[in-house]
Amino acid sequence: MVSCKAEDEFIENFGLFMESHSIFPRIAGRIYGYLLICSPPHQSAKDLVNRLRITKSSVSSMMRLLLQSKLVEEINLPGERPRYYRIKERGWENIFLENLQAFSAIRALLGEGRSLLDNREAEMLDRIEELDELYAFFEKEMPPLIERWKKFRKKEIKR
Amino acid sequence: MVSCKAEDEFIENFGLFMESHSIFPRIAGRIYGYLLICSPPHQSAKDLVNRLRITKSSVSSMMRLLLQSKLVEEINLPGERPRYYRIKERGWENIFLENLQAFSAIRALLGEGRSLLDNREAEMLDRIEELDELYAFFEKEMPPLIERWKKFRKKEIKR
DNA sequence: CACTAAGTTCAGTATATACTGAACTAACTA
DNA sequence: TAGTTAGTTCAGTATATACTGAACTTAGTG
Repeated sequence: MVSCKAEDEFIENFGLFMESHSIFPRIAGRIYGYLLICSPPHQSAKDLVNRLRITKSSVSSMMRLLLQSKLVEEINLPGERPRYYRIKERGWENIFLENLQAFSAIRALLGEGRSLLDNREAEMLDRIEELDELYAFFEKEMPPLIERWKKFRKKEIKR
Repeated sequence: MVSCKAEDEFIENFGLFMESHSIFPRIAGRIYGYLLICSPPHQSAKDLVNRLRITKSSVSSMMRLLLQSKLVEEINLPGERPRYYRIKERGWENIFLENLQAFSAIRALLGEGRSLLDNREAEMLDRIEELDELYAFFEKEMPPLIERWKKFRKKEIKR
């Protein structure tokens, strides 16, 4: 339950970052930030309550978010009753991958819009096709990018 | 001011998509969706009020958002008083590019966190370095990706 | 100038969400 | 079994934001 100013600042900034990018509520961001730097890397709900000065109901609901999005995982320590929480490996990586689905979703939508403009002069189509091409490009480029990432990651692990 | 069911549906779905991905409020999304498929491609505030059944104050405030984010632009037609609005070229492309700044922001933050863990065993650093590497990878890969996009776009224009 | 249309601002309403505190349930321990 | 700890749920509060309607400002037109 030791706290220090630099840590507090990091935790707070992390929470603010997550909130301002509307990724997660502030408290969820603070929990995640703390789990990135705490020792040991696993902490109980009670630890979080004490360290972050938040209520246990906040921990409960925010932790549900973090667990659902698979950024944090639960562990049990033998002989200890409380659950512990820690950063889950590859959390963000997996979220990135899942988000690629949004590309196909918006392209499907744009296809609907495109069909409303059938039999129009080409100029009428430009605005919607420009957007569709952007997403088509990403759909094409993302899989190889991911492959490069996987190689990159393996190299880093060996290091 | 002609409206049809398929159009309405597209407009509504576009608004819902924008809202659910918390990109823009629903009405801003509906305006943008309509501007993607309307003819002519430019519409006045009054047109939008009539077509989309929203108030002119909504148009005013949501249009401010769309103009600020440079997804929509104003034009004036000679001899006509009202301003017209239309989809701005490269709008999303530019937003993507600007968002790359977030990568450096979070890496700076992670650097702060990393320094809090100095003089710890390597295992303690894994969780934060894994995340930093993900962003480092994107920072490295994004510029060439953008270059490929620029080439791709030019090819499409020639087509 | 008076009149009309274009456009903004602002107060008010509705709605969603973050967070808390307290009550509750579930599970272990003496 | 009683007592303690872990954890969830839920009602209530605070806050932010979307959207509206009405009042206002600005600019053109007879």
